[in-house]
Amino acid sequence: MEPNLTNNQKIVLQALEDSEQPLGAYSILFNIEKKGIKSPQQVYRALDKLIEIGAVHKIESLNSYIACKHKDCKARESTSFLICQECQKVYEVLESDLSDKFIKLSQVSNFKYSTHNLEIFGICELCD
Amino acid sequence: MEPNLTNNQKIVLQALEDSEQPLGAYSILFNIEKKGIKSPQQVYRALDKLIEIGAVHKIESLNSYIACKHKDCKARESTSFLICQECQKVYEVLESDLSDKFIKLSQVSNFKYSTHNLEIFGICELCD
DNA sequence: ACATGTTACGTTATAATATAACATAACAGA
DNA sequence: TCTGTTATGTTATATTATAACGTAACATGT
Repeated sequence: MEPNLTNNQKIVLQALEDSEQPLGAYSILFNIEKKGIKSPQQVYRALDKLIEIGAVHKIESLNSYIACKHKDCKARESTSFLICQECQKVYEVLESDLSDKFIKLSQVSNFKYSTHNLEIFGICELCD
Repeated sequence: MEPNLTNNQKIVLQALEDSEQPLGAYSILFNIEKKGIKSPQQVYRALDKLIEIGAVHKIESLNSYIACKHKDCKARESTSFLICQECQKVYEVLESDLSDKFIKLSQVSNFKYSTHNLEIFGICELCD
């Protein structure tokens, strides 16, 4: 499925998969120190790779990272999330026509769409 | 127009208005040191207030700030931007129906929309 | 087997972004 | 004048992210 991950990459990915909420890089580091990861660099390098292959996404406004729950996620650069302000859980939105909407929205300003980052905040079903 | 701004707030706002691109807090600080602003705190405090009143918006994925060009901007928490990857200029999108779209999008997941942050990257008219 | 390129790793240091904490000043309203 | 609130100045520190260096692991072509 995934390209072969290195040991460090697996460890970082696992830490994110084990978490209900997005984690900051230093939280990840703290969680996996017992597995031999000792420096921020190791975490950030793993994150870079995981993001590149779409296994992890960054939530910009939280400076945090989540494991993507979708097989073979297409989202490399463009991402859309629902973020619960109560429980902090993040739900990725895959609406395939979102990009289309943003392309059209961009065209109004003669702007050539490339990628986007959408973060919607609110209250999720479980917390409501 | 604006509520009365303090001196520091005016200085920070002016620095942002004078810039074509979004500025980081420390860029702002560097730019206004000659005006007596000496610490990050002073900048961040002014930014907090300016953001609160809608005179400044933060571009999350750039950790940068822009002066809002609109009179009496409604955008306090929800913002939408077109960001040119070539010239770094930022165009704020005011499409009033954007929130409506996101409300509907949220409802699909039984998610109660509160605010959003949309950052669209691409190439602007001038750079194309 | 060996040279080579590429990718990952480990480590130390540092940059860049943001906030905490504390003491003081300025000012409006009772 | 007292008091509460907001803004200020300042020092220190927390948090997030990269730079820079040397080494190791590994695949590939010869």
